[in-house]
Amino acid sequence: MSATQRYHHGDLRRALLDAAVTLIAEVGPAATSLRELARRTQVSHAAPAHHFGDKTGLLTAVAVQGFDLLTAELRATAEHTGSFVEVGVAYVRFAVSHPAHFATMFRTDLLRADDPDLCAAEARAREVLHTSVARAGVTRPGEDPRVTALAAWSLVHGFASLWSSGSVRDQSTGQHPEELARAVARVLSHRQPES
Amino acid sequence: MSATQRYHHGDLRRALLDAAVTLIAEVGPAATSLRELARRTQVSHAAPAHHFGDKTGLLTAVAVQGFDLLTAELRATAEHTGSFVEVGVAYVRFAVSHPAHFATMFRTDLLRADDPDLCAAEARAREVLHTSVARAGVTRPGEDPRVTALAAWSLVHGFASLWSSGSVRDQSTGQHPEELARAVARVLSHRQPES
DNA sequence: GCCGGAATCTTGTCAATGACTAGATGCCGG
DNA sequence: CCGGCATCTAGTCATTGACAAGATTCCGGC
Repeated sequence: MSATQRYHHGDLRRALLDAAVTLIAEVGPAATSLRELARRTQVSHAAPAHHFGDKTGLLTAVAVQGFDLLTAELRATAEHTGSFVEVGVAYVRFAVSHPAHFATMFRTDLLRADDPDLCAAEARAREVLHTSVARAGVTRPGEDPRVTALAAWSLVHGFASLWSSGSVRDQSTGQHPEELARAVARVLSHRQPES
Repeated sequence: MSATQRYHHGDLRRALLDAAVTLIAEVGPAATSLRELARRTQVSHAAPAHHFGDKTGLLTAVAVQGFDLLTAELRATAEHTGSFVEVGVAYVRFAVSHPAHFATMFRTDLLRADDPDLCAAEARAREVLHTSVARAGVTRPGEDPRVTALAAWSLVHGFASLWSSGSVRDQSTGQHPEELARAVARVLSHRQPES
């Protein structure tokens, strides 16, 4: 019996998650349907519900995976470059290279916002950003470090959101998103270019 | 015959739009249903489709209204205070005080992204932001003014998005969103407090 | 080896929804 | 006053999410 036809799939949860990311990238998180997902994975229409409970559960799982991927990307960049600007660029790079995940991660109306795994994954990503800002020393005397970190997060998150929604592309300076994001991030970074 | 029972409603489009904003505020744009909307407005289940075509059309109309409201708020603040920081705060204030509109305006997967009215309304809002940044003189020598404006837009949009998604509230400094937004906006504004 | 419980997956079903069609109603200009 | 037309209703169909019940397979204990 071939692997695709046996009763027990073996790793259906992962297969569904992968197919979900593809589907979300095509039609967006809202229009993603559990039944289309099942169809593409060649399983019955109720199989996804068994693994994720409901649609909210599926998207929450995608969001958790997204936060984990983001954390890894940010952490690697922070350790490799030590640059706050580059961590910000990495945030944008993640959003551009994982559009389905990014489009899902902050849609609180489609997610189980109180899911423990989701909260933990989000906290880990936030932690990396905060330490990155703290070590960069961009906080000025008298400035609340939390406010500085929030400003940095807002800047890169806003750019990533606007880029993802297509609001930036049409009027952009013609640069690639990473280069444009770097220029934008430098505006905040004491307004001095980091070598 | 009472106004609510006559065949021709008189101003059904506006009534539907108002009800839609309320409904979106309760369940989010994705879960907003044309039929529930019709039920609340006491009309048949197909009436909304006549005015807006389909669900996408309804949400697009809400988004257009949102951009117009945003433009008015930004313009009033720009003329009244002349402060770039305050215009940014006004952006956040709009997002907080009109959560349904803000939650809809950038959901490109739920909108008619190529709708002429939508594009025009968005362009008007962007125009106000750009001129506000240009007049504030926050652009440093050698800095592309478009990049400065984009950074400012990203900052306030990111903060508004994170606040709306609840990512900021739990770890915030306990301030009201406007005050927190002002502190965040000041980080970008030459890093010097205005006034 | 095998047996029973549990996890996995399927089939069947129901209400709700979006979209479409045809038709009813009331307004407005000539 | 009448005819066209915008407005709104009623009916219908495919799709979807959610649930219930049952079939299949895996796994640990004996």
